[in-house]
Amino acid sequence: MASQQLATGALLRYLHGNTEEKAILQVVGIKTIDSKTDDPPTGTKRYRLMLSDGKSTFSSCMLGTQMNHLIDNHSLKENSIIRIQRVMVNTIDKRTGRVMLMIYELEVVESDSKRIGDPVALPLSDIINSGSSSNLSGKVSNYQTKKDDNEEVFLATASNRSAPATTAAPPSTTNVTHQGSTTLDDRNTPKKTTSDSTCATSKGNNAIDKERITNIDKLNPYMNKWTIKARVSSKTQIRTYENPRGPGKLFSCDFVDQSGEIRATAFNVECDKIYPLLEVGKVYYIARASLKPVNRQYNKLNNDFEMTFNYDTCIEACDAGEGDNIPQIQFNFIPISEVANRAANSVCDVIGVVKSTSDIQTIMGKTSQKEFHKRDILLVDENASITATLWAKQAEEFDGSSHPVIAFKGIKVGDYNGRTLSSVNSTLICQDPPETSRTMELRVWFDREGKTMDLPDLSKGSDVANRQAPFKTLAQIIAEGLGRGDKPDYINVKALLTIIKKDSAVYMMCPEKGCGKKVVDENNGMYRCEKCNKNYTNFEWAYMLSAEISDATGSQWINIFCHEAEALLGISAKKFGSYRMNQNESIIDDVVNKAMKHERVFKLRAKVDQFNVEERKVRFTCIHVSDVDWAPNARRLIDEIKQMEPMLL
DNA sequence: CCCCCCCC
Repeated sequence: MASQQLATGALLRYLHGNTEEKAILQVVGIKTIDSKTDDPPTGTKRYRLMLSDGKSTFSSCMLGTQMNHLIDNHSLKENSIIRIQRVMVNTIDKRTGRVMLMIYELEVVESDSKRIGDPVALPLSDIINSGSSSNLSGKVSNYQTKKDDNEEVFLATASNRSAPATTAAPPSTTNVTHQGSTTLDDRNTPKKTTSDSTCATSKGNNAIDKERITNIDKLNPYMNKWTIKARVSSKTQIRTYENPRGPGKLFSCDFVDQSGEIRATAFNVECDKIYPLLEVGKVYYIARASLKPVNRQYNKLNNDFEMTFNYDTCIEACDAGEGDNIPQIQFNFIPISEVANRAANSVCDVIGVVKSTSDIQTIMGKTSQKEFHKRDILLVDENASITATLWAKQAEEFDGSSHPVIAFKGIKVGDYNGRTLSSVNSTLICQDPPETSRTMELRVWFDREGKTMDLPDLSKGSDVANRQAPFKTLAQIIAEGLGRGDKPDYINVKALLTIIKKDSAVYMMCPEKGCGKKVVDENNGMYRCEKCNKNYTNFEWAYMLSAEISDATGSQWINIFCHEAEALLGISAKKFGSYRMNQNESIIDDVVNKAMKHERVFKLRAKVDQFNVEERKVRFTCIHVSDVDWAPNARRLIDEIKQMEPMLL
C-alpha cells in the first residue's frame, strides 16, 4: 500500500474534533498499558496505539477494549493498515488540555504491511487541544518539558522521527481553534454553585468540560471521560424497595439530545442528592456517571446502554437559552397498524388523533383490591385505530374533547380483544408534539377526511386478522391441550394442505343476507331455508372446506370458510359451484391440487365443539391464511425472543 | 443495586 493511501492529515482532523472521518491509518506502535483500578473495573488490559497518517504520528490512541481481540488474535499488529470506524477525542488532562483519541471501532484493512512514509510525531501544540482558553495558561509550558513514560516508549519505537514532541512550538503560537471556545474573560467567571448544580465529588477542580460534549448515542461503558448535554424528558418519583441486601430507594430519568436518548438511575445517597436537581424539560451537563449494557426487559429506550449516577457524577444545569437546540423528546413512532405485529407487554411510541374519549371509570384491582381510575381513548391514524387506556392522574387530567394529536412515548401493548395500548407510569403523553411533522400531517388528514373514515380497529376482537396468535407445531397444539379451555385459543401453524374434501367444498347457501344457512333444493326451482323458514328462487354458493393440514410433527383436520377458502383455492365459491354443477372435475382437481402445492401460515381458532361436549372434541377453524412470509412477523418474533431471554438465562 | 404499572 502506497503512502498516499493513508489519510494524510487525518490525525490532526480528529484532534480538531472532526471525528466522522473513517480514515485509513497505519499502526506504528502498540503498547499494553496497566489498567487503572477504576476503569475498567474488571482489570481488562488496554492497548495504546501509535497511529500514522503517513505524514504524522500520534501516540495517545487508546483502543477500546472491545477491539482487544484484534490484537490478541494477531490480526492487528505493528504496521497493520486500519480503517477507523468510530473515534472520539477525549481530554486526558483537564489542566493541560492534553487530549487522546479513543478508538472504539476499527477495521483491519491489511494485517501485514511495511512502514509507510516517514511520519513525524504531531507537535505538542497540536495535541493540547481541548478548546478551553485556560489550556493556554502557563501551566502548559511546565507540562511541555515533562514527557510521560508512555510517550518515550513510542518515540523509541517509531522510526525516522525528525521532530520529537518536545520540539513542538510553544502553545501560545498555536492556531488551534475551536468552535464555542470560551473567551479569556470566561476563565475568571466564578463557577456556579447554585442549587441546580452538583459535583457529587469533593474534587472541586474536576469541573465539567462543556467544550467537549459527547453525543448520547456515542456513550459506552469503555470511555472514561465524557460530558453529555441533554434534556430530561421524563423523571420517575422516588421509589423505595426492599431486597435481600436491605432496603433502598431510587429514581430514574431519561435524557435526550439530538443524537439519542439514555436512561439514568440514582440509588440511595445519589437518589436524594440528585432527585431535586433534575427538572423535566430542562437541559443539563452530565459527566462521570457509570454506564452499563441496557437491561432490555425493563428499559426500552433506544440505547444499548444505561447510566447509573454515582458518587462522582457531576450535574450542572445549562444556562438559559444554552440548550435550545436540544430536543424535548426522542420518538420512534410506529404506525397504529404496526401495533398488531408487536408482542403483548412490549412498549412502543405511537402517534394519532383522539377520535373519541370515554368517561372516567373506576375499577377494582383484582389482586390489589385497590381502586383505579381509567379512561379509554380511541386513537386513529391514516390506516387504523386502537384503544389506548390511561390510568390514574393521566386519566383524570386528560381532555380529548378537541380531538388533539397525541403522541405516546413508551406505551405498553396489550392483547385484550386484539390489540390495545395501555399507559404505564413511564409513558409520556404529548399533545401536539412540535418535534415531529406527523403532528401537522395527522391534523390535516383528520380534519379533512379522517374524522369520518371508518378504519380497522385493532382493539375489536372481531377484526380477526388483527388477533395475535403464537406459532405452534401441530404436535404442540395437541400436547398443550389448546382449544380445550373455556375460551378459544388462537394459534398460527405453518403447514401444508394435504387433503381437501373437494366434493363437499361448496354448499348452497341461503340468499338472505347474514343467514348463511344451507338451503334444501326442493327440485321445483325453489330452495328452502329452514332457519328463515322460507322458500327462495335462488341460492348462493358458499365454501365450507373440510381439509387436512400437515406439518413435520403431525396433521389436523380443520374447517375453512368462505373468505379463507377463496384465498386458498384462488377462485370464488360461485365459480367453484358452477364447476361442480357442470361436473367439471378436471378443473376442480386442478384448483385443489394447486392449493396444496405450497406451505402457508394458517391462523386457527381452536375450541371445544359445542355439539360434542361429552367427547370434548376440539374443532379447528381457519380464520386467516397467508403465504409463508416472515417479514411482517419478524419484529414481533424479535420482541418475543427478547422477552424470553431473561427466562432462558 | 430497581424492574410494580392495575379492569373488562
